[in-house]
Amino acid sequence: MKSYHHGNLKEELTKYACTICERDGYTKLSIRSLAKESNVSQTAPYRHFKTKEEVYAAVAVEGFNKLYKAVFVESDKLTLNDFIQSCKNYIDFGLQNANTYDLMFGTAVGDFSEHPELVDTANKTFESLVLNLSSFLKGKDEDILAGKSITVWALLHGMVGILRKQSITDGDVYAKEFGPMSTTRRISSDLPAYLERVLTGIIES
Amino acid sequence: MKSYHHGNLKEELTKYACTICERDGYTKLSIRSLAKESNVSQTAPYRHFKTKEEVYAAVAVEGFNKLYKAVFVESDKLTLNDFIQSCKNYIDFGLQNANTYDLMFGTAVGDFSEHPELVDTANKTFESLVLNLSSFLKGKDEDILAGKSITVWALLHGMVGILRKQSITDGDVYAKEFGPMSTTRRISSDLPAYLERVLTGIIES
DNA sequence: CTAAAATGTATGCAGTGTCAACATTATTAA
DNA sequence: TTAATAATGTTGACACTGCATACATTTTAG
Repeated sequence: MKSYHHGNLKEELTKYACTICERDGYTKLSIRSLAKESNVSQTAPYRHFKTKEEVYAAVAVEGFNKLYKAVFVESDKLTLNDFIQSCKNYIDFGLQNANTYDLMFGTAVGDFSEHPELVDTANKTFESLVLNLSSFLKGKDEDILAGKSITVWALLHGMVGILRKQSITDGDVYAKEFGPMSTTRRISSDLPAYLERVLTGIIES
Repeated sequence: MKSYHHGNLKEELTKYACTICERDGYTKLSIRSLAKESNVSQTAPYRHFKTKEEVYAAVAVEGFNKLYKAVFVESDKLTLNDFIQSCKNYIDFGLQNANTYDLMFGTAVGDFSEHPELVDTANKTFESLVLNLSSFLKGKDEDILAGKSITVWALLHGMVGILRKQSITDGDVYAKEFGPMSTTRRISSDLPAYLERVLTGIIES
């Protein structure tokens, strides 16, 4: 005896959308399969999402929330190790949720500003990173803090992209020059050490 | 009087695919529209591309070639300014070809290793960056050079992603703390200066 | 010159996003 | 309480998609 109204459809659709986007990549997601999974008619999702892009935006919001939790550090006086751990968590998130990360930062959602909740959660994540960094740079100029925040984030964001496409940095020529074990593999085998080197370089420069 | 065989179909399809992928994003590309544009039957493209992903791979190859040209510097003894210019060219490419860049580094092409030509062109691009950097680090250890190459690339790659999503770093809270003109906007208004600061920091650390 | 390989077409299937018209239920105002 | 309205669901349709199969034509190689 199922009722006409689902009662919880939007959350259920979002949840399943997250699963599919991560497992198969967002291009494989179909609104119809979403509907089928919730035992609901093919157009029912349109009562909750105007377009498919809005579904993507919802998935991206979940992603940013998860990333925020991974990056956030409670303490006011966090240690360097805390900070490095936070950065490592960022990269781990990107690697372990590769398809979702792609959805969050790629062109799937064309314009964030059309999805206010997405802007908010994304901002929150970045601000968390800024706050972490500012713990180490108390005396410094705000401009410097701001610039370094960008630099750190760019570095983390870039590392995610590169570590995911190791084949690019594992080329034959490169291997011949630097030996069989690629740099990226060495880096990812001891990410904290690499991060400590690079991040302290940025902080102290 | 059109002949049965097109004679040049693969290149024409690739060319148009590049145009569409960049203009509308790769999700908007359809093999049928590709065929229509070349005045050829709907399934003709399948004689040249086994799947749609192979079309994406072909577009990505063109993208990496273009990026390579933008990054490559001839001289053996390049100046710091040359290097900075090369890095700026990288970022500019990413910003001016945002959709193509997303195709190249996102999950559109799942596994590069299934597309050997793609691996080659991508490698070539990265190696060009390594060679540029090695000009400044002649005496240094190869491990250090390798690590710093990754760091530089990660930074550039990350900057592309971040500058494209300025809304993330332009949040209200952030603006309140650092003033109305966002850091990303200040950075992009004088990218060479920013790059000089950060890159010399990495080189000399 | 002929057989095979390359390249093209026609047709069809199962799936897609999204719209319009209609049905049912929940909510709110009188 | 009841009647109007908003929210949420269904049906059906349209134009489009990737791609498989079977067949046609042309080029190329032996």
